[in-house]
Amino acid sequence: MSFGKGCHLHLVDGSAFIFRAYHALPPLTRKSDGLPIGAVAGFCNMLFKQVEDAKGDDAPTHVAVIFDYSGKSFRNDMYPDYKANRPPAPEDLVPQFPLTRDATRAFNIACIEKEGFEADDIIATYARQAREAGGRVTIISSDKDLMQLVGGGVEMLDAMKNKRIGIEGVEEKFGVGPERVVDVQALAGDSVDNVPGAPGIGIKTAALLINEYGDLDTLLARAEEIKQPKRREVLIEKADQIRMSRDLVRLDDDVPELEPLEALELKDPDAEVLLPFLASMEFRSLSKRIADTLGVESPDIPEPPAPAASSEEAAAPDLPPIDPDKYERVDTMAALARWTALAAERGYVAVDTETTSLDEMQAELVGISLAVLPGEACYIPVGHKKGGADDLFGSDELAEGQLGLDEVLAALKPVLEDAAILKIGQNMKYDAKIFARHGVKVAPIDDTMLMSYALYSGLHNHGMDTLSDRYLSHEPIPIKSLLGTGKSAITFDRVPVDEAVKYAAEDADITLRLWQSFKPQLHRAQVTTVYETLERPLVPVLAQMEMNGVQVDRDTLSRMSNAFAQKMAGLEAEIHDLAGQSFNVGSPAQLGEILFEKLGFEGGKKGKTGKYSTPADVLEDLATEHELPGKVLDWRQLSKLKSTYTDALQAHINPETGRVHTSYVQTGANTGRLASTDPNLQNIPVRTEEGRRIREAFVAPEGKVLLSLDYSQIELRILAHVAGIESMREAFRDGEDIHAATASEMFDVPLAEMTPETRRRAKAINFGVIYGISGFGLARNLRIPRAEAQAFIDRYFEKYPGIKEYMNDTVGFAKDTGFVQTLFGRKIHTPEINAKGPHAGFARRAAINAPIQGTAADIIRRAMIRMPAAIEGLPVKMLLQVHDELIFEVDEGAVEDAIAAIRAVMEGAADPAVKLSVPLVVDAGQGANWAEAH
DNA sequence: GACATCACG
DNA sequence: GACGTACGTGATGTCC
Repeated sequence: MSFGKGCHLHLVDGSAFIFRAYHALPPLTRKSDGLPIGAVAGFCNMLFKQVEDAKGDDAPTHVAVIFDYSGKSFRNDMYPDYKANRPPAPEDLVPQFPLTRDATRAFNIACIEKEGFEADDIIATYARQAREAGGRVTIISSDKDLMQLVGGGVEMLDAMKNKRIGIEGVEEKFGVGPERVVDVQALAGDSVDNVPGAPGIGIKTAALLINEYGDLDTLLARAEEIKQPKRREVLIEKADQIRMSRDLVRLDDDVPELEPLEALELKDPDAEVLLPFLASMEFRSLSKRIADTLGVESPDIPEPPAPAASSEEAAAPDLPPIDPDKYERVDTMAALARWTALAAERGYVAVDTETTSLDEMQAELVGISLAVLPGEACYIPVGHKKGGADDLFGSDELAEGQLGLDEVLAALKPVLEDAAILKIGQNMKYDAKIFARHGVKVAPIDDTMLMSYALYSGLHNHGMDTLSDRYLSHEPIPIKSLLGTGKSAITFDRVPVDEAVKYAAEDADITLRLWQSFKPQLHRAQVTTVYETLERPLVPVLAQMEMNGVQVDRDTLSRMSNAFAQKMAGLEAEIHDLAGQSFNVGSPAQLGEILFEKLGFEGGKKGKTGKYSTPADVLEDLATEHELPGKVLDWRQLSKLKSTYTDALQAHINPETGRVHTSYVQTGANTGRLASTDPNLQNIPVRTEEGRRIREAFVAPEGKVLLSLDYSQIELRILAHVAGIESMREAFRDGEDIHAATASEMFDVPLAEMTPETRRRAKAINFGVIYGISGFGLARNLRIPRAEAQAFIDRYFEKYPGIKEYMNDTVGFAKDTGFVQTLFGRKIHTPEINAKGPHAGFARRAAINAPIQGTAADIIRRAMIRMPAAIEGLPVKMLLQVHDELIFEVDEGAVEDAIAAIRAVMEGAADPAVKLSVPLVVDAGQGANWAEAH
């Protein structure tokens, strides 16, 4: 078939696929010989997905995968340094390059590369040819260099975000249309590809200039007219360099001797070619999936004799496909007995609950699913109501064909509580709390979400959808397809039982499969100890804390709300008066207009949406010149306190318990910290007097007291330990004021003569170091000139050379291995650490911070895990954790005993796994409310 | 749903 | 020499 009108050509940027696949997957190797094949596996998956996704109305008629030819291109003849900044490809990726070509051909897709040309040039050439022939083109890539090709039937598709990029998308990115993209790129340059461009000019400025003068040649010809002296000089002096840059970025759309378009026609893969290739790679599950799709028998891939393997793809046994139609609906006690017997026989069972709410404290149990083997799963409905989504009011009557909740729980309880049967769940804390409310204590447990967290923190989130997609290549039935969204959403008890069976049992099936995949991984990744000592045992502790809840006094909050509302109304009137007009004070956009246009203040910066930005520090500066900004700041503070705290907290008081029950997300922070949600009780105000009063509403019941115990300077102590800073360790051992001690050492001031200002600066630097300090950041924080801030930092590193060394070592380790570690072995992955551009700075600082923040998080986790045993027998309940602080409720008479017991656990929490060279010190407070206790 | 803002350690 | 810059979170309101 010749290429012409009505044809649709897909051009896949092969190199982008390879790199994405490489970074997305753990380093898999071929089981039989250890050949690295992770990128090939990911590449095949993506290619297959691409082919499958493209079926339908908009299907391509022609497809090609375009690769870069290794080696130099014609651009290096123009400019020898072109792409000279590129690091070499990772060692274990190099042997995979030719395999991805083989894979492409095995899929029966045209595989194109050409010596002396980059993939982009070939893509440009084909795009032009296809356009001229009257066809359409989709370029599967997000590379901005390709944006110059968009238009006239050519579009890009960002496969990652599944977003199409047309002319508008290009304008959004470059501020000009596709035909002027090269002009903008020529001016802005590109640090990744080492295109020089015009120094000092970025994309924004470049677009501005091009839009004003029409095109680059006109701009350069009329450069004399430009008002800004710097820009004018650069454009005149660097004109040749800019023209050369344009030649570098302009794609060559006339690559000679390419395969003709006709040769790219899409053909079905030949099973006789493709399957043997996949078999040779030992991709078992992918072979199976593809064989199923092609409707042929999947090849038998023999297991190699050696058991050593690190490829889950290869290691996965031949699993039955996930098929929701095969799950069993359990509606007789005999059937239920059969399932409990199966669980007992195997010694493990995956469990999942379906309920009416995400709030475990209020959710009603609707059904329970179990899985004992991959593909063998059931659902036990107990609380489904009659009448489906169409029934406006539904019915409170139970649907037919369900066992009673009580009899089901009675039958399951012996299994769920049996120490010899492992209960496997995805986010088991949720299900355990549901069961706990029905008097069932689920134990022992394993949790696939936590396994994923121990294995892959920093790489991706740990929700079931993500895990299923990544590790089982399967997209579970979306809950939205059952419940709908928004206002019309129904609760799970309104879902027809037959649909619920498929969804719920599939979740248990997936959980079981994930568990089988993760279990051996833990050991290989050497995170078994992390999982067993820092993750798994924390689940019951957090569940208990959440169920305990904290008493919050509604009247106190309500009174404060009213007072805030009154003050806000007064401020609002004053603000409108000062502005000379009425506007929404809560709208930064409207406020920006008033400040920077109507009132004419200087220094208004616009954000990415083109609106003025009005954060607190900007308003603080303006407050010296005008009354309005200060009033807005006051209004904002009150607005925050009212909406986020005094109002929202009241809504979170549980009607049954009269207390507020937060949820901790154990996998919420990459570093090992917890996150608190619904409501977040880890950000209750404390820094301002007015805010702190909110804490007065967190109270102890009659006859009890709130205790707060917090680690003093735990992160700095950890820094002193890991970086081996002897003088700082000594200061901690001697119980000195650490910031004053730092100041004394840095500025050669005796402790006795320390001024608050000097101490404040040292404190800012101490914190800055933990965050991966920069001169700019410190300067902004201390509001001092950048040079001065940099001088402080230099001085600090001079005094504490161990810190510089620690930073370099940590970043080096991250670059080599892709992760950093806490003292307790927790891994935090840093996939961006070898990236180029602004990402790199963030990744670098995060890598420096993660072991410190993470070690502190590990220590308090250890304390929390040991706490129940330590306070056993005392009238004490652990209620809350705020990163370095634990809050307890205790009988008045037992305060001293409780503090002693808790402090001992917290101060000794690192032992015996890690011997710290600095003491851990815990401060304690008590009172009738949290404000007093803190 | 993205963005800006601000609460905490 | 410029770039863009402290680390980790969650909740709220506005605006499209």
